[in-house]
Amino acid sequence: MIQGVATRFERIKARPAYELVAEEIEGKILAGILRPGDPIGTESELVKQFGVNRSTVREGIRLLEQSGLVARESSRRLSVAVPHYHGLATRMSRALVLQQVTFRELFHTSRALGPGSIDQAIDNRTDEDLEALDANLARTREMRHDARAVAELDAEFHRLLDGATHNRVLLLAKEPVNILVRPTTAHIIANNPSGIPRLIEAHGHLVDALRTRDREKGRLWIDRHLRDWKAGFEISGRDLDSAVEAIIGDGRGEA
Amino acid sequence: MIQGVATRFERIKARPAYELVAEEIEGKILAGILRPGDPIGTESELVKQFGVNRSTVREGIRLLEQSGLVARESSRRLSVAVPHYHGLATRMSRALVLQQVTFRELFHTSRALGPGSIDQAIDNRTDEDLEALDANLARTREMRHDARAVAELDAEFHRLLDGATHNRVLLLAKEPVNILVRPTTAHIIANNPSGIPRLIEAHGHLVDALRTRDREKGRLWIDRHLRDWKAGFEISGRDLDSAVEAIIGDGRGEA
DNA sequence: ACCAATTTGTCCGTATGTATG
DNA sequence: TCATACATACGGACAAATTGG
Repeated sequence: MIQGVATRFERIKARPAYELVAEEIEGKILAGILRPGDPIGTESELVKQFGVNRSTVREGIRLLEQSGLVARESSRRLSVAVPHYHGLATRMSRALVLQQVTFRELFHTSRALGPGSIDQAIDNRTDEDLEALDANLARTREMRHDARAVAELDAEFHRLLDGATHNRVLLLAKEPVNILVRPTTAHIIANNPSGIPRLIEAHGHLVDALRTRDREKGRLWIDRHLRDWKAGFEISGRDLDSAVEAIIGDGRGEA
Repeated sequence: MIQGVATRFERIKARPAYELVAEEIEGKILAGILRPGDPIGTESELVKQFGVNRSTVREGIRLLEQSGLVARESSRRLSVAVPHYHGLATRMSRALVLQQVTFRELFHTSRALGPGSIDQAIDNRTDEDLEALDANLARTREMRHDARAVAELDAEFHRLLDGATHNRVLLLAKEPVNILVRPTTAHIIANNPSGIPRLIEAHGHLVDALRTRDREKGRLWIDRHLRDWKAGFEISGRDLDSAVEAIIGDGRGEA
């Protein structure tokens, strides 16, 4: 292919106007000119400012809406929002499911994240965190014969444990993983309720480790807990290298 | 508040039609009825199927477009896509920046993720991974007097290191963190080039740990490397509890 | 390489239900 | 209570780009 010197041009960008609209507003938000809580102008205002049609503005707003940068407040009025974990994490989890990641990958990631996050929970936990964990533990003991309830309480337990790190970055990194872990765990518990006592024992020791700020103990029990999780998966007869298929909400729900 | 028995109704949900359109298509994708690569029907087709106006269909499609479930192929034609890491991770990082997470949170998260991911890299690395790392290392040594180049090569080094885990879940969990780490590191290196020899030394030992599959050594040097990173940040005179403010691309770029 | 049909991007005008003052 | 403003949704239209012969 013979190309003259003249081909050194920037690729011309005929981007749709609705993308440009979204990008413009996004830029203002990321630059801090528009701050969380600030109202986005009305559609008519934006129409005037950008000099494009109403429909075009609306399409642009849809993009921002989905990215979480703007959200409906009380009414239908749109304002700048701080994208919330859950929606983003849900989308990431979906991406993983669509990529057919394996249980093995999920397990090793949980394993990699375990010690570090229990350390931080031990360092940063508050008395309120302990209370919540104690309450969860008590409730789990009560419901130990109800596999469904135990699964839900286990999910809550680990949410509380992660929350005790008081580290938003860590929380966000773990959340997509947790979303995949949850349904798998529920399946394991339902399939093999005989593991519930061990689960409760592990939870108890973990809370204890947080209470006494005992890192050794924390790491020990999180490791056992994860091993049990893997063992439970294997007992349920599934292949470690089978794709994780989770039932995941759409992250759009209000709650 | 006296409430009659008749108040036990579900809250009625008048969701906009464009959301319903998006949800419907999303459901088909998640259920596997529409598979990656499949073209979304043309707008006119969707208009007929859903019985709504074309503008409404288009707004719905914008939501899917931003969520990454559909993407433009070569042309403007939209087809089902597997949401790509980078775009999602970028959005997550943005969320963290908007939440004004601190360097301290970022550091402790990196610290929590470090040992586990180096372990996995050691277990799963291939000879190709080693080659790429060697090449990166050689190049870094060459460019050791150019702080900018070193910063970029350092970013690439850690990308390669993470890639060597061959664990997509771990990769996705780390990516939002890495996006925040990168500009911070660049700043540190630019501010204090005297740390470059230590950085190169650490990289060398890490590659060595991967080559010999030496976990002890890997953990040791990733720990040192992270400590140096934190020390560099402190030397640059910034507060550990100051918010991370990163220059982040919009994740919409092509390439 | 050309043409015809299709499809997307954009625009205009209008109607309707609802929230705010 | 009423009036106004606004978001949602609809219909039709046209130019430019893409597709497929």
